[in-house]
Amino acid sequence: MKVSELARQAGVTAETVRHYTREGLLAPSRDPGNGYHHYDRQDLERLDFIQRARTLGFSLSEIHDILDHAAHGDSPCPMVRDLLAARLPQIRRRIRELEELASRMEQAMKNWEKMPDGVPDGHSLCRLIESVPTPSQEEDA
Amino acid sequence: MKVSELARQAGVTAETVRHYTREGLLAPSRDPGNGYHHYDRQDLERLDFIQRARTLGFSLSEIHDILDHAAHGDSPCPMVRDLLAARLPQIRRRIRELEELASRMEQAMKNWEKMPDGVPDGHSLCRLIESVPTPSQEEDA
DNA sequence: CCTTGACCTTTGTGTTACTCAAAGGTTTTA
DNA sequence: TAAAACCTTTGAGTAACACAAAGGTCAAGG
Repeated sequence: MKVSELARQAGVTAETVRHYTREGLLAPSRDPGNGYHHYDRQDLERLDFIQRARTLGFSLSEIHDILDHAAHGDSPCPMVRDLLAARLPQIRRRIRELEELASRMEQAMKNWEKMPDGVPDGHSLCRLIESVPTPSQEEDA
Repeated sequence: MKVSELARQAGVTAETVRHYTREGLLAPSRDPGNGYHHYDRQDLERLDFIQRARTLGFSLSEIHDILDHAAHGDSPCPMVRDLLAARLPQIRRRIRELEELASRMEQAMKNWEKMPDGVPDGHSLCRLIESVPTPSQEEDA
């Protein structure tokens, strides 16, 4: 099948398929006549695999490594497990950061209500923002 | 003061100060003799403001708009409030996505334990990943 | 006075995973 | 047979810096 057909079957855009192909994650054969890429069922499986790995938070370069590893006949599973174990705490931290961000935003919105509705007074750009602590002010929080 | 001094006082890197200056968020004067940037206390306040706005999730280009708005004598607060109100649900959604990601990862790690420790069999790249649903398979989940 | 180290400048590159546009060849279909 | 639909490669754009290079400047010590 050609790019668009593979893309359709995998539920991605044709551009994404081309991107993965450029990056060497997919290695389709070529039609000698016109240079078109030809993908087979293995490529579809591979693309599905990539999609799954992406939903687990793997980067394309990590997926590349995993795929290479498997191509050498080695089980990539230990590598995958280590990568997951390393990434998980990062995700958790990111979640906490975003939760703090959300609550800062909500706090700022709440403060807004009881503010003198800032016509700028030459000192204050926007009290809504100025009422938020600076990152360096938060170090001890 | 010069770049590094401003950076130190604001708790950012000199590169960040240079970046903001290039982007027009800071407009220091120049030493006519050597072309060095000269920042004053207003620039420090401005930089603090930028930092605060960043912790609220504003992009540099949004901050640019806010600053321009204030420079024209208009209160940027209504704009800020609207931007916050628009961004908050996005943050919330992102948090949910990351939580789902984390739980997919944990599920995958848990599955790992009871798996035949995948030496690849020609069909399976890594059961750890293949046991995860494809995004298109999740649409109805 | 001069050297050395610390700073400054600009410019260009790399990061991530695509997306979009352009220019041009091919295939399908009406 | 001509238009519509696809295909190709190349190059630029995205966000917010980090980093390196090449070269000018400044402060302090010998």
